[in-house]
Amino acid sequence: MVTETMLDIKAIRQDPEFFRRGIARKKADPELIHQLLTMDESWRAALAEVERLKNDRNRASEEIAKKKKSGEDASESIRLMKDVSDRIKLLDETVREREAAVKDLLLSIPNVAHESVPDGDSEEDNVTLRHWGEKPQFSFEPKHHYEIASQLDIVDFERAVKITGSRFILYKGLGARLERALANFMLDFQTEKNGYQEMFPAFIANADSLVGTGNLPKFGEEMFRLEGLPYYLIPTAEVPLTNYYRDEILSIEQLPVKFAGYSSCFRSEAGSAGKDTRGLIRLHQFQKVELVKLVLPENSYAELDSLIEDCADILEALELPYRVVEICTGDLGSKETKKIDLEVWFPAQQTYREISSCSNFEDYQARRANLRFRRTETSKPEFVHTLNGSGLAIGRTLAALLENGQQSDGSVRLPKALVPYMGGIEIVN
RNA sequence: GGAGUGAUGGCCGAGUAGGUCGAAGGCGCUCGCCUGCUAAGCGAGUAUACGGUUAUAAGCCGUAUCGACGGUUCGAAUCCGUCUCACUCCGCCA
Repeated sequence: MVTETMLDIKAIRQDPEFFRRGIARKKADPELIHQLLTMDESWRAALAEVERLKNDRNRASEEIAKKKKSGEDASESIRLMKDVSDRIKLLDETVREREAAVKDLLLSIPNVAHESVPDGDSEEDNVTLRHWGEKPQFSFEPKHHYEIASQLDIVDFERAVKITGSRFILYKGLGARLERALANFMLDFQTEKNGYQEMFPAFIANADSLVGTGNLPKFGEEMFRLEGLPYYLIPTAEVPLTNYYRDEILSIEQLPVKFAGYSSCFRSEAGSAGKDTRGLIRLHQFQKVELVKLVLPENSYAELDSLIEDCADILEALELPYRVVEICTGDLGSKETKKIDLEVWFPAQQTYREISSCSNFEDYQARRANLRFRRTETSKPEFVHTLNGSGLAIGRTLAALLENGQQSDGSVRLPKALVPYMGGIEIVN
C-alpha cells in the first residue's frame, strides 16, 4: 500500500522543535508544525473514540452469537447495537477526514536538510566544491552546440517541430549514432566499472509509482499524462527503478541495491516558457542513464559521495570539464536532504550547466513507497534510504561534447573513450 | 477486443445454509531438546499497520487487514455491486 506520508509523524511529535528549525532553514513556515500537531491530536482523539465503540460492538456481537446459539432472545442487544453502529459510521468519517488533513499537512512540510548542507536563500548561495579538467582554449569564436549540430546536420530542429512540436528534436545520421553511443558507453561504464545492475524499464508508470517517488500529488503538472488513464510518461527512470521493490521487505544481504537504468524522460516543462528554447538543453523528451541506490540508513551519506564519483567518472572519461556544486538549503527541493549537482562547461555560453543531480532522500521515498529491509530474519522491518543521480543526461552530454570538442573547420573531435562506440569515428564532420 | 476460471498469512492450502476466523493443516523459518556429525525426531514460537499504556524498550490492551473499493447486517474471508490483477481459449498483432 502506498502511503502519502512524507515525514515520520512520530518523530515530529517527539521533537517538534527540531522540525521547526529544520523547515525554517528551508524557508518554510515553522507554524506548520504546530498546525500539524494540533490536527494530529484531534485525529487521535476521534480514533480512540471510534475504536472504543468498535470494541463495544465486537463484544456485543459475541454476546448475540452466544444467545442465539442457546436459543435466548437477542433482539434487545441487536437494537442497542444498531445505534452504536450508526455512531461508528459517522465517527469513521470524521476520523478519515482528520487523518487526511494530517497527511495533507505532512505533505506540505519539506524534508529537513542534512546538517552539512550550507544555509542559503537561493541558487546564488550554492557552494562550488571543486573543479575538474581544463577548459578548452579556442583560436576562434566558439559556436553554440545548436549551431554546430545544425551545420553538421546531425540534429534536425525544424522538422522535429513539424513532426511533433516545439521542444522536441530529431537526431540524424552521426547525431543519432552519437546519442546511441553515449547510452551504450554510460551503461557499460556503470555496470562494468561501478557495479550497477542494468535495468530497462517501461517509460510509462502508474500513479502509485509516482506517489512513491514523490512526483505525485504535488508535481503532476510537470508530467505528461495519458488521456483517460491513470498512467504517466516517466520524467526519469528514477520512478520505475525506485519503485522496483515497492511494498517489499529486503534482506540485509540485498543491500545496497544499485540500478542503472536507461530511459527516455518526459517533462512538460510547464512554467519554463522562454528558457533555453534553443538546442538540446531543455526538451520535452530526452534520454538519460539514471543511477538509483537503496542503502542502509547509516551508509547513505557515504553512498551519496560514491554516487557523485560514479557520475563524475563519466565526465572525466569523456574529458569534459566540470564543477561540483553543493545545493544550499534555500535551493534544495522539498524532498531531498542533500543534493550535489555536477555542472559541465559550455564554452560558447561561458558557463557551467547542470548535467547531473545526485540526491539523498533518506527515508522520504522509502516511507512513501513502503520500501523496507530487515537486519536479521526476526528483526523489525526498517525503511531503507534511497538515492539517485543522473549518470548522465545524454542530450546535455552530447551538447557539451559538441561545444568542447569543436575545431576551427567546424568539425568536432570526440574523446577517445567514445571512439569504439562510434565504430572508429574520431571526428564528426 | 470476445468467452471462461480464479485471487486467503513467507510459500502451499482448508474454510460459502454469515456468528468467538487473524484465519485449520502442511512446508519454510527462529529458539530449545535430543543425536559421534549430518539427516531424521521432539517441544515452543513464527504477519503487518495504527492507536493507547510505557523509558521514543519489552510486555500488555485495543482497532484494522483473507486482491481493492463500496453496500447489506447487531455481526462478513463467507452475501450483493463496481474495479484491478492473474491464468486458459478465441481474435489481433511485433
